[in-house]
Amino acid sequence: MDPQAPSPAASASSSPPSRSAELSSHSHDRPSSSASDHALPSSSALLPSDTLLPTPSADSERHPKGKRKRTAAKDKAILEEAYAANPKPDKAARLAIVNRVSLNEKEVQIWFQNRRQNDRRKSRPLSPQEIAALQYGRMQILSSDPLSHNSSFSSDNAHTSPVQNMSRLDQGVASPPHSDPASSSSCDETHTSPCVPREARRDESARRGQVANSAGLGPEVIENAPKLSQSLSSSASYPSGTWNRTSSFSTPSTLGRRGEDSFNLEPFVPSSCSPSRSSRPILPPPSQESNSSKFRLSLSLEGKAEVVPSSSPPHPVAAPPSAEDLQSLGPGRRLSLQRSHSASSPITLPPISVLTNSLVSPASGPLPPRLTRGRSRDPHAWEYACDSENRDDFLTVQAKHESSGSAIAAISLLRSTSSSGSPLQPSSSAKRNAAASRAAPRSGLAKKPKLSRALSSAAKLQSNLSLAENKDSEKDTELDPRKMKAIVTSGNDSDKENWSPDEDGNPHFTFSQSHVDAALGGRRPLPFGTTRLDKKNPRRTPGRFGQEHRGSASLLGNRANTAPVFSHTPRAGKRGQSPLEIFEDAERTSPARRPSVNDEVERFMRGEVSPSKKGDVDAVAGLLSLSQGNWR
DNA sequence: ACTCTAACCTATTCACCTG
DNA sequence: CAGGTGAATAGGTTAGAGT
Repeated sequence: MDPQAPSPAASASSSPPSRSAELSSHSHDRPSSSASDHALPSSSALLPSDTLLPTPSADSERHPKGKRKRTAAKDKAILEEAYAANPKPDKAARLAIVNRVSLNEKEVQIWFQNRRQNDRRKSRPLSPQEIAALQYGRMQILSSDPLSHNSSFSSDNAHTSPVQNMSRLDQGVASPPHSDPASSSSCDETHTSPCVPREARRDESARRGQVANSAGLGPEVIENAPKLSQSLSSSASYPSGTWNRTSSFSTPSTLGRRGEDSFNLEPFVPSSCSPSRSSRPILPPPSQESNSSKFRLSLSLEGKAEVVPSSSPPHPVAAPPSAEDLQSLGPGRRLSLQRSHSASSPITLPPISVLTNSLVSPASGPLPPRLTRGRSRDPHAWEYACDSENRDDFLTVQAKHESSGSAIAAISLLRSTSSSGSPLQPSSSAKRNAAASRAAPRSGLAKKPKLSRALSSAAKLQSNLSLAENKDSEKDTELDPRKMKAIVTSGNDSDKENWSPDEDGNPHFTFSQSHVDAALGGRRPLPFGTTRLDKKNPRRTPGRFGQEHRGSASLLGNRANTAPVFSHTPRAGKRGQSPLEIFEDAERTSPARRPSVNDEVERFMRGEVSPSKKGDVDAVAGLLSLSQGNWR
């Protein structure tokens, strides 16, 4: 923001001539100071008590070449503060910060970089395997939980799967995905600007834990939760979020972690900023729950978990009779869909209200412009599409399996499977992000595949593609999966991060994207390599962004349709028929809503998943192979 | 049209810390 | 000691400025 007293002089100290080179050497200056810093109580006030690391860091600050110094607590506090104020300080701001800290500019820059990355990471989707693991379990549960998930939730645990505990856990903890920026979006803010004070958040998390306890969740459950979440990474909530916001649970690691985790917690509150959180879901004693169905968890639009009498009919819609519920529910579903919103742009999402408004209307009105821009940005989706073989069957089967499960379930499944099964995307990298970047076959390459300019210059592609797309959006999708990825991927976190409604003033993009994402399970598109079509720097983005998303409404609009495309295109008809049925939520029978609410989802499902689509998929695969050949 | 530069991003590595 | 976290690096991309 206001570069705090951008003192040019300050720069002197920090502005290292050759920073990069300096960096390593620079560490030299710090150690002593930083060490001393620890001792400095002065800033301690600023420091979250927990942030103050036991001095060891001072020791650790050996600079000798390899050794890394830990940022002094004091500095850290300052940095955090600055980060909260402005996650992306410009040079002036950076210099100002440098002044206050014993770090040089480069280091500060790196710190911010890492910090942002960290935030993003936390809000990042689970790895496919993780998702799969969760979702399988969850799906079963979902099928049994009418309310909370829109899918029937029969508490009768006939099929109690081990995983159920998890889901239950989630519910119990019922913290909206911490990472869910969308929610935060409602706060208007970048996640950095907490709607709730960090402390509060922490308390919140603590509370949550208590809630869980009070809820009667077995201690084991609670304990497990952390493990689970941890293993899943902080983003663990993601998938769950996909299904229902309630399901997300804060990662204990986050909670427990010292320092900056506060951010994780923020997003929790979609409603955020509203005290609603206090009303966090308190689960009925396990006995009841298990028994069934006296109470169910319902997720409001706000992401607020509510306990609702389960007596309500299986249809989720019916269940929440209250106006609020209805409202929340409608969107709620979408919320699950929209979750991606949040996920998508931690920093700059339009107020949720904006999103919801457009969403809510569907029942009464025409479909919101939702997909206008949005072709599915989830690379997985496309990858999946490219992988014609197994998926169809698997998915189909699964979907059928999930008859009650809903499209969402199928989608999530899709997502989980796609990544794991897709040839394009080697399953698993244990690392959160790895999958994406490595998706491209590295076999031959030592380093990550250079999708390179061809891809990366998405802009170019876009322009080109867009032209083509205009003619035939579908084909566009088939042009080149990789390209598509690039394009699709545009929805990357970074992108969103940069998209502040303020800047482009165009919430739509986010919206559509998130929609798609949501459709995909609310997951943020995995970062695919670096090919970020939209990956723009916030600073730069605005203009271009505007072009792409706003100005080029025609282009993007078309493109946007590409993802869902299928539904719109003639094919839609053919695809649309059966598959839809399969994926439909049983609950969501309300005709009024159906067309609009999960429309995208359905479309998506048709396009991506529908078995009928094999032909297309194959074509895509072929193109893909060709393109790969060309590009390598 | 090209080249440079600055800024960012993602992915990754590696040292340090903690349980 | 394994795993998590943070600092730092490498490789890329993009936009703007300068030539």
